[in-house]
Amino acid sequence: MVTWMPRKPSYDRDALIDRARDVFWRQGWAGTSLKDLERELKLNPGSFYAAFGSKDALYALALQRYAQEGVARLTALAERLGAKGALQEQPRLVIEATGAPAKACMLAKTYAELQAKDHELAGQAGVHMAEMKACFADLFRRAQEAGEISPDHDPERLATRYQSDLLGLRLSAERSNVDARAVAADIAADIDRL
Amino acid sequence: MVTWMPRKPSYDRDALIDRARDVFWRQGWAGTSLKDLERELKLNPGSFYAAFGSKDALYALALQRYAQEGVARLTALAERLGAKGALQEQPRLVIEATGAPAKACMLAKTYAELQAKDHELAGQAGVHMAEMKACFADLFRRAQEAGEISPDHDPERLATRYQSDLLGLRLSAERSNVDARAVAADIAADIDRL
DNA sequence: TATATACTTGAGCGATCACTCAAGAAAGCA
DNA sequence: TGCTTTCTTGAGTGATCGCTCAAGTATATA
Repeated sequence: MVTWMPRKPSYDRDALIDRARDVFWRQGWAGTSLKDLERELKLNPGSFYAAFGSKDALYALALQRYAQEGVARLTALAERLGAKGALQEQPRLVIEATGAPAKACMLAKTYAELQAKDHELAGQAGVHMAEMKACFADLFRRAQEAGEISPDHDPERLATRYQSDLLGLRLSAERSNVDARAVAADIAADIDRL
Repeated sequence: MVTWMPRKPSYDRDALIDRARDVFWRQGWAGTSLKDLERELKLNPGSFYAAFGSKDALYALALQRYAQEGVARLTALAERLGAKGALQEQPRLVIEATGAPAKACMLAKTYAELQAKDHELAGQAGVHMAEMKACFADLFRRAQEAGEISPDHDPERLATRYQSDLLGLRLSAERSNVDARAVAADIAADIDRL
């Protein structure tokens, strides 16, 4: 048996997923056409479908990438600042990430856009959001164990409210004429009162 | 001069705008096709364009209707419960409105979907959101004047945070597996601490 | 009843949608 | 160098998009 390796793709599949995530994040699912992706990824239709199979398949990869990096960033933040510090810093970080294609959460945007259609991608976005919420709950739990916040509150409920606040903050941050930094500061201050 | 009035439309234009608002609210702008509207409004293409001019024009009317009714409901609530009572009841109301086509705010969904395209409808949604924020600020101001909450906080800042919280709440309420009523209760409880 | 006017109908417009596939180009192994 | 395999190219698929318009129908006035 002979193993042929006659040609490698000229593109970096991983980098393409990153770029696709940015386009989808900014423009949404219906708002992003194959033409947009071909232009942004510099891929002809044939190569695109050879690499990813379909627009939805690539969107799923982009969602997964987005969620993975979100968890990783939060975890790294907690290692640097501790559980409470991370929870307080996160609001500031998400609205000031200058390189990001949008302020609003891609998972939330996906869910809001596609849930009414019962689209599979909405379900996947929901799963990723639940993962994020579990991260938040874990941080609240660790902050309690570290004595940084009172043990009187249910970490799950704190996480639910915190995630809701972040979603609102990030949506608000999309608008001009809204002082998102004030909102972020207020959310962080709320944690001091726990 | 003779005035002819040979025939009236067979439809109730006002009711059609309501129905269109519900479809757009649920499915979004790109997610709603002319076919959807024709089926839902029972209008053939010709009648549709004679009545509304374009999909975007009808969407603008639907947005306007949505915002008007939102302000009216909040105003009525304040007359019944007072300023502070209205602010505390509103979170509960918006997530438990059983007849509504969606929990999330139509203005926010519109803004999130269309802002990246610099679509005019996103601008209009932003204007309506600013109007809503002004309502909130007014209620906070009146609650302060009535001695229901402390005068120490800036009503504008309170309104900004409150609107952000409501956006997050209503987005969260779209998801199953999220206890939106707990979040609504927490938001209402926050107002008691002012 | 005859007429003028507006509303209703639905086939069909060009553009764009996600996607396919046959042909040509490129690269590793003999 | 020649062969095999994969990648790249881009014209083209049927379906659907928002929208138009000519023809037909209904109705209030004269």
